Amino acid sequence: MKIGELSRATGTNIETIRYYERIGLLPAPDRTAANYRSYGDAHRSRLSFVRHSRELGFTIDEIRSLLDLSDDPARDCGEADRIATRHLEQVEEKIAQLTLLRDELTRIVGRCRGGVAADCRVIEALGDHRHCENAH
Amino acid sequence: MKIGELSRATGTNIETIRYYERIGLLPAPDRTAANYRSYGDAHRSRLSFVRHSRELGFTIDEIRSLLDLSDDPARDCGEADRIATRHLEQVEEKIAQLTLLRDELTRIVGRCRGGVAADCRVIEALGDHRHCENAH
DNA sequence: ATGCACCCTGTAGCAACTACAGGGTCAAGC
DNA sequence: GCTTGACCCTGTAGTTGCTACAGGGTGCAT
Ligand SMILES: [Zn+2]
Ligand SMILES: [Zn+2]
Ligand SMILES: [Zn+2]
Ligand SMILES: [Zn+2]
Repeated sequence: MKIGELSRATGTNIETIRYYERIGLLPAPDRTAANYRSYGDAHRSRLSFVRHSRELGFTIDEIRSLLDLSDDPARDCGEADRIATRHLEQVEEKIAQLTLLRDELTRIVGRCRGGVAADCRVIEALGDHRHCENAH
Repeated sequence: MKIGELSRATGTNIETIRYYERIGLLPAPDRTAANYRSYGDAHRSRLSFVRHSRELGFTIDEIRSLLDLSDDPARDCGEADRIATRHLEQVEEKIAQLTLLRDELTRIVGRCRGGVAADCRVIEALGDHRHCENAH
């Protein structure tokens, strides 16, 4: 499989595939006589793992650890679960943060009654956190 | 006011203040004889506006537009409200996205029963989107 | 032989900072 | 008068996870 096929098979940008190779996330594949990268099924499923994990929000470093684990099938899976659990907690924290933000923005946006910038309550609220009702 | 005081007064990293000046978000202040930056109240309130807007998630470019508006008090405030409304919509979209993610991660994390990596359902789920129940 | 799709390397750009390195300034204390 | 320490300066490079070229080579069809 050439890089363009792998790209289509996994929905990954070609430049991204080369980037993953450069940072050591994907192993360097064999090359054809013309120096083209030549991939097999193992590459494709590894890349799918990476892309799916990225879509779920894992960082490259977390994915590196997860790949190390799945490369060594006899190891205890506790670490995978710890990584996933910690990531879940971070997502929950981010949701909580954004929810506060949303509430504050809703209040701010709702205050505008039109008119000139000098009197705009939106601009006023942005300039002074004391108009806010919660922390952020 | 020297840069350290401005930093303490607004809770902004010194390097960040210099960065904002470099990208033209804050005007270059006067200098003392020793070439130290010397700030006044106008700088402080402009920086507070910037920091508060950043805490609310606005991008630097959006803040640039908002500052342009508040520099010109006779202008209609419609643009400020459009910027804030659009930002609110983006925050809501992000929350919706993260909520899907959280649900999927909760399911994935809940599947682990311990054991070796070869049998781990977490690693299996990360490798194959077909185990997922929603899009992401 | 010429067009086109595809591949290669290497470098630079994005957002919004943050972290030095390598220097200058200034007031206090001995 | 000399050192110590806190503060300030410029300029550059690093962070994360890509993405976008520039400038070239390869392979196949017309
Ligand atoms: Zn308004
Ligand atoms: Zn606020
Ligand atoms: Zn497990
Ligand atoms: Zn999935």
